[in-house]
Amino acid sequence: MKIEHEEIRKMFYDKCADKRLKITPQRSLIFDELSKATDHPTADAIYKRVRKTLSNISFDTVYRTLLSFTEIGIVNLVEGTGEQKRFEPNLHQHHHFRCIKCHTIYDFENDAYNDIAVPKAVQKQGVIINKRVVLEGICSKCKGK
Amino acid sequence: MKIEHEEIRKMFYDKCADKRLKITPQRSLIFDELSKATDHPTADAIYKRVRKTLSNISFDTVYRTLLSFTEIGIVNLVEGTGEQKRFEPNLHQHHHFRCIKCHTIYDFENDAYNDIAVPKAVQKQGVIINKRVVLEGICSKCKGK
DNA sequence: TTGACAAATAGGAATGATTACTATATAGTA
DNA sequence: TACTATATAGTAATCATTCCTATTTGTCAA
Ligand SMILES: [Mn+2]
Ligand SMILES: [Mn+2]
Ligand SMILES: [Zn+2]
Ligand SMILES: [Zn+2]
Repeated sequence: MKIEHEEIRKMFYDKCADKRLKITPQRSLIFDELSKATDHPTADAIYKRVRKTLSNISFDTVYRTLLSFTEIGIVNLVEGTGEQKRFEPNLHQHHHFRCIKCHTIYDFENDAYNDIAVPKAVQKQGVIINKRVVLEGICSKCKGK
Repeated sequence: MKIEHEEIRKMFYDKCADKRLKITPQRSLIFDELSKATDHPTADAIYKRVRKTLSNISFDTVYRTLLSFTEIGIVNLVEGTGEQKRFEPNLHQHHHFRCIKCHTIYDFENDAYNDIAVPKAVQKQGVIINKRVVLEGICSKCKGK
């Protein structure tokens, strides 16, 4: 996975150059820390990790940097996180199309999706209560700016 | 869908009786408002709606009631909402198993899931950028209390 | 290599969502 | 009807996120 890592680091430099983002020690460190992470960290988790190296880095810098990385596509946001709690009165099995611009969630039904099998590896990791396909994208309303 | 609605209202009374939740005008109204909703409302959205009927209901009551409805299974929470932003450095297509107790998100890969087709109806609603299967449940760690 | 300057940073304050607190009111029931 | 555990309104506290500002720094053109 060394090549992979160099690739993504190159992407980091390229994207930063593209978007006129300066390569600072803070950004570089946050990028490295993210690359190591496998736990879908929160901003606060990353903050705690990078402080071991740069003890006076500010939380705001970490947070802002993570958001700018999200904007230039070096990382993604996990679906739904960072939004207010949203309540789901529709108890039938169904699926979601989420607009990443306006955060509208559209329900849809699909038998094929209902029937997907839970992989054995996942069955071992816990008990599944709910299966859902989440499609993310940009809805028609937001498409027209 | 009238029968359906009576069914779910009966479930509301039954579950409330089960769990010793009193049927108050506030809960009843919030239940009715939820039943009508198709937009995955936030607590604040429900608060605005119910105030038209009960003008001095408090936000806290609405919020608390929605959470208690979630606990007794009358409504669900939309996946991920209400959590801190979580960053996803893994840019390969993959899927998630989320523990609803500890909120750990486990990645897994699955070719069959990668290959699911986007329904035509959804294609019309917008541009899909990301397809992901989200399995929710309780992980092994949380299973043992 | 140097100087100018737009961009980025640290530190802290403001905002907004969520949760906690408490005195009063009320649903359920004997 | 009267009792009592619950629920409520109103408000305060907490926590994540975003904003502000004085200062520092990376980049680039000379
Ligand atoms: Mn839904
Ligand atoms: Mn993931
Ligand atoms: Zn949209
Ligand atoms: Zn768990």
